[in-house]
Amino acid sequence: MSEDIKMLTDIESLSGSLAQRVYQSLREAILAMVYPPGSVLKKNVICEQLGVSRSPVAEAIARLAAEGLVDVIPQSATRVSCFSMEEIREASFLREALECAAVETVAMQRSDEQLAKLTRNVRLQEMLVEDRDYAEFYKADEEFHGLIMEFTGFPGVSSVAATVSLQLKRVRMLLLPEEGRPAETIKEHRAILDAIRDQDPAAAQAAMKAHLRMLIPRLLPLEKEHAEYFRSR
Amino acid sequence: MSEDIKMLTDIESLSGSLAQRVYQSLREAILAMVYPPGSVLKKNVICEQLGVSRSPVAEAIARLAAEGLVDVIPQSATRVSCFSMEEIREASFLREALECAAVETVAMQRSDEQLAKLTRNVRLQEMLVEDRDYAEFYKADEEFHGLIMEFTGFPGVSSVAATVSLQLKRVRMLLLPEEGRPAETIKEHRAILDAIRDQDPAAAQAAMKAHLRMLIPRLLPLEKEHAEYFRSR
DNA sequence: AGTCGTCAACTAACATGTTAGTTGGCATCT
DNA sequence: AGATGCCAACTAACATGTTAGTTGACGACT
Repeated sequence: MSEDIKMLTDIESLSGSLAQRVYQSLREAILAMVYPPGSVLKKNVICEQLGVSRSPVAEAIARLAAEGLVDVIPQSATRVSCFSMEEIREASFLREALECAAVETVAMQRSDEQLAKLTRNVRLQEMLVEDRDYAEFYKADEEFHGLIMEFTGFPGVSSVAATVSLQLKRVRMLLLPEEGRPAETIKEHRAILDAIRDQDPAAAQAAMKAHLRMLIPRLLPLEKEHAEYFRSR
Repeated sequence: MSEDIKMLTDIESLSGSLAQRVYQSLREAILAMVYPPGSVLKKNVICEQLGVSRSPVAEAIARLAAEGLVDVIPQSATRVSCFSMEEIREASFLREALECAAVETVAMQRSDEQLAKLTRNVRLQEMLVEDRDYAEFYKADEEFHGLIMEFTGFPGVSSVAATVSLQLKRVRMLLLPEEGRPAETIKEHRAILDAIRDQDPAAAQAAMKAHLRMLIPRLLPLEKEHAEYFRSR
């Protein structure tokens, strides 16, 4: 008997309302491919696995559906949404729009302290790659982008970008860190950083655009390598 | 006795799940200032007004909260969110980022048919202003922006923009159409259209940016004129 | 054998009952 | 009179019971 134990992070370790915790737990599981694209989510199973009733999971699933992570088939089932190259392109477009606007703004109005934080972050990235600690590098990478958006002064930019980039974040899990790519990534980050240092908005935007556009080409092969995760049409 | 009859659009006239219809009804009421900012939403009242139980309204309110239209105070109350100039600036930033990216893309890759549709729309705007039909003009204005985003080929751009612009849409209701402004608006739309016709992405983006930045200055006086709708801090 | 209609089992969606946390008012104490 | 603690009423949040729509499998009919 394959007991098929899908591991959900225990909601005890999270804060906020029950529904909020269930949402975080499910979201994490989906992003980590614990529930692969196409797999069905059963409310009852989740209820007893987390030890809660159907109300909070219903709310959590509603939020996930609103964000496009799951597809709810009315009166029938709810399954983790499959990838589609179109959605990925769209998410990429949205992300580019937001992050380019952010970096343009930051390049214009940055403070010295903000520049220092970004510089420190890039140095950290370099150290982590030297140490081959790719997991931590990934986190530092995300933090770099997060810092830039935070420095616009608009806290919502970061969260909106995170929401529209969810699909990207998920599909990115399929990419193993190719040897050499982190070094390239850091170079691109440095180019962005330099433009921010020089307070050159146009250069910053161009550097960010070039950086973000590196992703799609690396994603393209996945459609055939992992066809099972992609929507058939 | 002030019976305080808040009119909600009847959910019978809408389609989709019950929760979806309740959401649309509430959303419309909030945007139309039927529920002014700061007013409290009572689940029981809404339930009996719409003739539904608490489940669908709970889901609807959860969505409204996620979009920032209402603030839920845990275990206590849920009230329509007040305006804050910071949030308005943020929404404006996000909208600018998305619409500028969209118009840039469309200027690069437009089809002749798309150009024709946009041209027709601007002509319609001109006719409507001549006829002083400002309500229809408002709709045509929104359609103009919607068309541009639609023409990117990414259907989600329009809906994401609509979501992040919700606060803008609501606060805009306080603006009476000043005499002369529609004519200016059309000039700006024409400038955008011309750049799209000429397939000049940079000009298109610049024209869009100039156009969108007309809004904030007109909104600034509202913070004192309608202080009751704004968050005190 | 293949197709179509029927039906039982399962699911999301909805309704309703229950719990627990917050709030405002009143009485009490200083 | 003013501050403080207590209590009742109200609310969102959670749990659970009920409904209705979908699906897939089985059997009857061609």
